Amino acid sequence: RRMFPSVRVKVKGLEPLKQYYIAIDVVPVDSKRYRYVYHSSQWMVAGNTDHSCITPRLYIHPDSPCSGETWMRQIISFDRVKLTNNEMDDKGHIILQSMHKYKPRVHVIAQDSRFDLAQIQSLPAEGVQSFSFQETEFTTVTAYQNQQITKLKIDRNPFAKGFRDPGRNRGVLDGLLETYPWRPPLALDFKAFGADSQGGSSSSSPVTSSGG
Amino acid sequence: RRMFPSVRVKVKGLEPLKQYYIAIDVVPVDSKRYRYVYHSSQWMVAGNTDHSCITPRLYIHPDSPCSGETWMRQIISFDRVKLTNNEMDDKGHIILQSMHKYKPRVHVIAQDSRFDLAQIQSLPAEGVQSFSFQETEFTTVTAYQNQQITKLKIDRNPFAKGFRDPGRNRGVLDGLLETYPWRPPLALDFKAFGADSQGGSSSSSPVTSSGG
DNA sequence: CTTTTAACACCTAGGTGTAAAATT
DNA sequence: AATTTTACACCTAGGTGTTAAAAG
Repeated sequence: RRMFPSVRVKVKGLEPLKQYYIAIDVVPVDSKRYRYVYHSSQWMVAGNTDHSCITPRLYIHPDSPCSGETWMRQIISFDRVKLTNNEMDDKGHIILQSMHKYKPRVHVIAQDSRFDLAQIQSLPAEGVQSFSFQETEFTTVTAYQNQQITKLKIDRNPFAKGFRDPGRNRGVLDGLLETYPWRPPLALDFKAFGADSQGGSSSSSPVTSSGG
Repeated sequence: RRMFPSVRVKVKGLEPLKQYYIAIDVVPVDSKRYRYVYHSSQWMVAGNTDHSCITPRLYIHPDSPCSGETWMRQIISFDRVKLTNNEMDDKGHIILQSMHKYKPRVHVIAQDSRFDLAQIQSLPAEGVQSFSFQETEFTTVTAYQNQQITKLKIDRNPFAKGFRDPGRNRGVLDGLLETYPWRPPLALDFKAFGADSQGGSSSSSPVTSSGG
C-alpha cells in the first residue's frame, strides 16, 4: 500500500541548469522486532531480526530527471511510494518487514552522462547526496495498534473519507471520532506527521521535510 | 479530451544502450475546413484556414528517456495524449481546430547531453527521426457526425462501457447498437482504427503503427 | 494468543457519450 | 441551422479502513 502520510521535501542549493534524479528509499533503524503494548501505549522490543545483505529498493521520483531550477521551485512529494511486506514483490514496491522501525532517506543524484540513470536500481558511487529526518521514523504494521494513528489516517487521507464522522458539521463533532470501537484494521503504519519541522543528517541541510 | 483510438507503435533498429526520447505531435493535413454531408456520408471542403506560424505542441512519451533496448521490447502507446480546441490551453495539451484534418507524427529523439531534453518544447535540429502513417489521419469534431464512429468508440473504449447494449450476450446483440437514435454527441473524432497495417513516410520504416 | 490475508463497501480521480443549453 | 459548451449519469481505475477468516 501507499505510504501515508507521504514524505515531502524542499530542495535548495542545486545548480539550476544541471539535471538531477531525486529518489527515496527506506532503511531499518535497528535490527529489532517490536510489539505494541496497549496498556502502556508504547512499542517495546520483542526480538531480533537480521537486516543484513538486503539492499533497499529505490523509488525514483516520477518527475526525474529534471533541472535543479524546476526541482527547487516545487515541493517534492513522494505520495505514490508503495510499501509491501511481500519479499517476492515484482512490482518495484519498497519491501519492508512488519513490526519493525524504519526511516526514509531522500537522495539527490546528479545526472551523469557516463551512466544510464534512466532506471537505476541502486545508488551510484558518486554524485549523490542523501538526507534523512528523525521525525519521519515509523513502525510498520499490518493492522493498526493505536487509535490515534487510525484517527490521523481517517482525518487526513482523502481516500478514507468514508470513515469520517457522518455528522454534517466538521469541527464540532471531531471528538466523536475517538469513540469508534477499536478493531484491528489493515495497512502499513507511518508514525511521522511533522509539519515543516527541521531535522536530519545534516545541520545545514538543503532539504527540509514536511508531512503530506 | 484523450485521443481515441490512441496511436500505438513498435520501434526497430535503435541502439540498445543509447537513450532516446519518443514523442508525438499532430500536424494539419491541409488548410481546409470541412463539413460532414450526412446524406452522402462524406466530409467535404467548406472553406480555408491559415495553419501557418503555429508550431504544434509536442507530447513526450511518459517513459522517456529510455534505452533503445527497452523501447524496442514494448508496444509504445500514446493513450494519454489529450487534444483540445482551446487555443489558450495551459495544460500542455495538443491544440487542434475542430472540423479540420490532421495526421499524428511520431518522433524518435536520440539523447544528446548537450541539450536539456527533459522538457523539450520543440524538436531539436538533429538526431530526430520522424514517422507518420496515412491510416492515422483523422478529422476533429466537437460532436460526432457519423454513427459508425460513435459505435466504434462505445464498443472499444472501456470508459464508454455504460453506453453499450444492455443485453447480456455480447456478440449476439451487437447489431442492435446500430439502432441507437442519432444525436450530436461530444468529443474529438479520430478516424483511424487500423489493425497492424503498415504505412508511413518511409518504406523501410522501423516504426509500425496499430490502433489502440 | 498475535499477526496476516482477502473480500468488501466506500471513497477519490478522472475518462465516456448524452442531452440540453448556449453560441455563432 | 450548424457548431460548441456545460452538466451529468455511468463507467474504469485504484486508494481507504473494516471485517471475518486464515495462518502462525
